[in-house]
Amino acid sequence: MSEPSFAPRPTLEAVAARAGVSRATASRVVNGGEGVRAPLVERVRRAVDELGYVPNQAARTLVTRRNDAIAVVVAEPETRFFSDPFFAQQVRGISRELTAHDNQLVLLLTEGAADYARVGRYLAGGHVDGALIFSLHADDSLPVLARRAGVPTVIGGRPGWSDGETLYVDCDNRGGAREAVHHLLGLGRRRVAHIAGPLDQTASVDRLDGFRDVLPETDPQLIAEGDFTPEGGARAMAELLERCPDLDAVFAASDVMASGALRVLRQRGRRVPEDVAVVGFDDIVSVADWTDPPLTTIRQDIEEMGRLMAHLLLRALEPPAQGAPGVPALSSIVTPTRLVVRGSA
Amino acid sequence: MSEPSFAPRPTLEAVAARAGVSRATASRVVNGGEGVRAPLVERVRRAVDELGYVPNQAARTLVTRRNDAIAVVVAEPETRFFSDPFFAQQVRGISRELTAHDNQLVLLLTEGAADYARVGRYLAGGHVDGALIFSLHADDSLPVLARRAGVPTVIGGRPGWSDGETLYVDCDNRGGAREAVHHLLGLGRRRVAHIAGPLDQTASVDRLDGFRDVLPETDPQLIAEGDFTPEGGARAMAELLERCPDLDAVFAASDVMASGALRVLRQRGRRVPEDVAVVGFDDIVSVADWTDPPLTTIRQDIEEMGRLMAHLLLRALEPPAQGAPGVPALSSIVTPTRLVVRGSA
DNA sequence: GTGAAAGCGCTAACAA
DNA sequence: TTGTTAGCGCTTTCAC
Repeated sequence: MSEPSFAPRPTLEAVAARAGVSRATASRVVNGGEGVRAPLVERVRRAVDELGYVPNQAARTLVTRRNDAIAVVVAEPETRFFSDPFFAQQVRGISRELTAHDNQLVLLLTEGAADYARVGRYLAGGHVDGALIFSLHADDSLPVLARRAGVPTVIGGRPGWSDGETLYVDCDNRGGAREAVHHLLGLGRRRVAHIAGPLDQTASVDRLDGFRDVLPETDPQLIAEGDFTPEGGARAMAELLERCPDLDAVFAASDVMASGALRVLRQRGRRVPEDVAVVGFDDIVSVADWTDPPLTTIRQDIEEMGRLMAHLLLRALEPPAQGAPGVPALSSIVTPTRLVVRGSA
Repeated sequence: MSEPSFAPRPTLEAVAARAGVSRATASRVVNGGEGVRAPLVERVRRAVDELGYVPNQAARTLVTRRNDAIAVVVAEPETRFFSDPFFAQQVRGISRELTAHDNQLVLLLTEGAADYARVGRYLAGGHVDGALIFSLHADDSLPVLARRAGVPTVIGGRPGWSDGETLYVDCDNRGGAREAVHHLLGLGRRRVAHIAGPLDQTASVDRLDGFRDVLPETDPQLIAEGDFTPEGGARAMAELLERCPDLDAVFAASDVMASGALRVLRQRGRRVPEDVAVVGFDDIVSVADWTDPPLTTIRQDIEEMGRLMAHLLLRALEPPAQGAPGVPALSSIVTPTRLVVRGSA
């Protein structure tokens, strides 16, 4: 297991020889067997089995220019990537779609901007046919890298710029936020606070904008910035309580932050939802369903968004539609959200 | 960003032409510039910059047979992989070591045995120079796949078989478990229970063995099997309390399970450590330091183990030592553990 | 020190 | 339907 294997892997040549056919025919069989007579197919198949032949990908890629592999690049410190269920769900969606189309998912981790050069080389080196990029912060250079590498890309979440050309998949953050606030107001709450995500990410900005759409006159003291971690949510909640002890509702920009906020509210003796109603965002079941009380939240279908990202990318990789006029160009996707009412509001 | 790039990437040929040298010389410069006169090096470098040349990896791999990429394969459902901090830490260690040696980490996710064929093809296809495999369960076929693919492999955790040849990195599970139990006994506890991990994994078995080394006569009722999740730990704790209400200590085979156990103990009104002392395993700080009370545990240096795995694999990939007699053969590594005392025991 | 040339293993025209 | 052949882009002897 530990030794480099010394027996060189068999080549197509060897398979062809053993089956008594030309390399071209062997290749045809290996790639599906279209247009090869049955008995030959059979012989080649047997030779493949007997020799344990597996095509050399480097050689194949060199001529086909396809890898059947897609990179997923996460612009986030590993720690958060691994601890935030959001990513896990999105990756699962991506993984499903990619696997269904026989593409390999290659996860590229970055421990910070220092790794970008390496990622850039990897992308430019032609290891993958496309890239999926997550969780961009303002001015992140990853998409530029990908573009420079000539790698088609789809971004998770609306990017900070808009060139009408960049493909992305996002949920209706702004609309969802509005719904959250409307729900709280419908409950008769009048001092609604907001725990925002990091404002260098569009998702946070969009949710804040939705909040402001409904409550344009909100006291700035009722808004605190978190960082999409439980601790950040807790910290923001503590700040808010200090600044506005009379608040009676909180809309947190993520379930994870909401869970931190709930902890602080409990510590301070505020009852939820009686004293303070709380609404989250995401509907990450493993979080929202386990808090005490269970979290009312705005649901976005994260796994589906992952699947859509992969789907969009795969379509972008297809040869440009020809002969079929009126095939719509590919465009970004914004998925709907909906309110899920549990115990916290 | 979304369009496949139509401008073909420049080749070495182009670089050579622009620099007015042969392809061979250009290649030498790109690969370090040994034995090329300075002015030529300079000209080639400039050409590379101006053209934005990046070597085509497929072509390079085809001749060198190196990818400078290592696969990390996880034999665990995605959900656990993403939610258990253990993996995150191990991957970080691996990532550090690999990056330091200019190797790319390629994370291969498996959603179950159904994906093994795909992973096998990927490995056999020669995309990577080696593989790191994690979290094996009994009879897992992943190592067999890797071997068949001819890919050198290092395994995280002692494998279930022993051929004296398979390289692995593990901590001293058995010794650590003994230390945990000794600590509890030293505290005067007399009814020590054990929450084991899934017994199809050697880490769980080894920890249980360590427990039994110290308490060979333990009532089987004092042992319950969990699954390395908080819920599993909670369930096991509930069982144990039911079966042996008089227990006064628990050694849990992981911090994550211990956190679940603590929750149950609190719910049932048992004070920790007064009524029941609890020791975990792993010392995952984000868990052990945050429980109430903070968890006394057996520390293993997970990140270091990841680093060692990568290091071992990289060494196994080096050309077999020649001319240097007495170079020791590579061997598996077992790292030490140590007790970290916090509040729970 | 530098260049010419021979492949690495495979696919895809093109001929037969 | 099958085989022949020409590369894909790169590294690496081997002459010069």
